[in-house]
Amino acid sequence: MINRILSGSFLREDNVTRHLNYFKGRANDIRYGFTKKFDLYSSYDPNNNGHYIYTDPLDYPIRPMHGQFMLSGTDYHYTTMTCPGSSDLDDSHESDDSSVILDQVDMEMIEFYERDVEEKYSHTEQFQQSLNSAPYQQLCKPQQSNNLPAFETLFKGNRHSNNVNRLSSNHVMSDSEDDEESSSICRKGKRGAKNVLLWKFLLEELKKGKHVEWTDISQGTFRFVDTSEISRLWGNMKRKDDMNFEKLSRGIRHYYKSGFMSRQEGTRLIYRFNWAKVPKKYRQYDPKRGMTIKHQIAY
DNA sequence: TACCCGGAAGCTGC
DNA sequence: GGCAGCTTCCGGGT
Repeated sequence: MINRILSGSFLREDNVTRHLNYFKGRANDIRYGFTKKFDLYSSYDPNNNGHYIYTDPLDYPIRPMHGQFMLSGTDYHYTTMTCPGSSDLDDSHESDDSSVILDQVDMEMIEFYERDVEEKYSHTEQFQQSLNSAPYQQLCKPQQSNNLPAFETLFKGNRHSNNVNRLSSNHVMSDSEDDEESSSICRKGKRGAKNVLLWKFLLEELKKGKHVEWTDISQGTFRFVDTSEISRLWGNMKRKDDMNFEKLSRGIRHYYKSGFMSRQEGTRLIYRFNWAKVPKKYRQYDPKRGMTIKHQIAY
């Protein structure tokens, strides 16, 4: 299933307006014959029969590539069109890398996936070679003729910046714009911990529901399914090899004082987010409306 | 054994 | 140097 979660538009150098979508989902990769999870950016030319040109940030550091997304009935299919650096590279690949702007940029998610890729592949020869490859360097090169930020800038230079030009009036709220109910622990957030915060990590993992899962999302209660695995992942994010659940849970207990989180009495491994204190943009449940917030916008 | 608790000190980056 | 947000250690408890 593929969901568009962000969208925007931009004007290319040749004055063609492109619409941009940020997709997240799964797709069958015909190159390898398996279904892969992905996050990708696609530019969409509405006059081009629903064809999508995309760059996959997950693959980007390893295999800079472009592909084609096609709409067929209610399903999306994608095939690789060209892969810069590969032997079958031709001149037809179309790069929008130099002019990608989103009205909403989920840098945190991109950073998370980038880190994931780096952890998995950074030690490999292939990864190092791809970073030094001419095609990759070419892709990373800012294009002087374009006033818009380069793809590379978007992904590596502006991670924590709010200075990305936005072409839409819709924008992601900064922490300072969050509602006044949000606790100071959230509003202050950018010191000391590279903005890699435990509660954000937990909310991301709760979306996946693998090692930690909601027991009652309306109450904000969740349960640790696999304490050692969630601790290992948290340790990876913080680059702490000896992270364990004892330390992770101590981090959670620090949230007790502010009321941001608590533990469900009489239970083990069940904790609770206080939704009223979670910044709006991170909420997965709206306590005022009494409804679960869908982060994906069905296309 | 695994989880839970909170004080205290240390570390890190802004 | 001050501060936030942890991390690490600890002694104790369930």
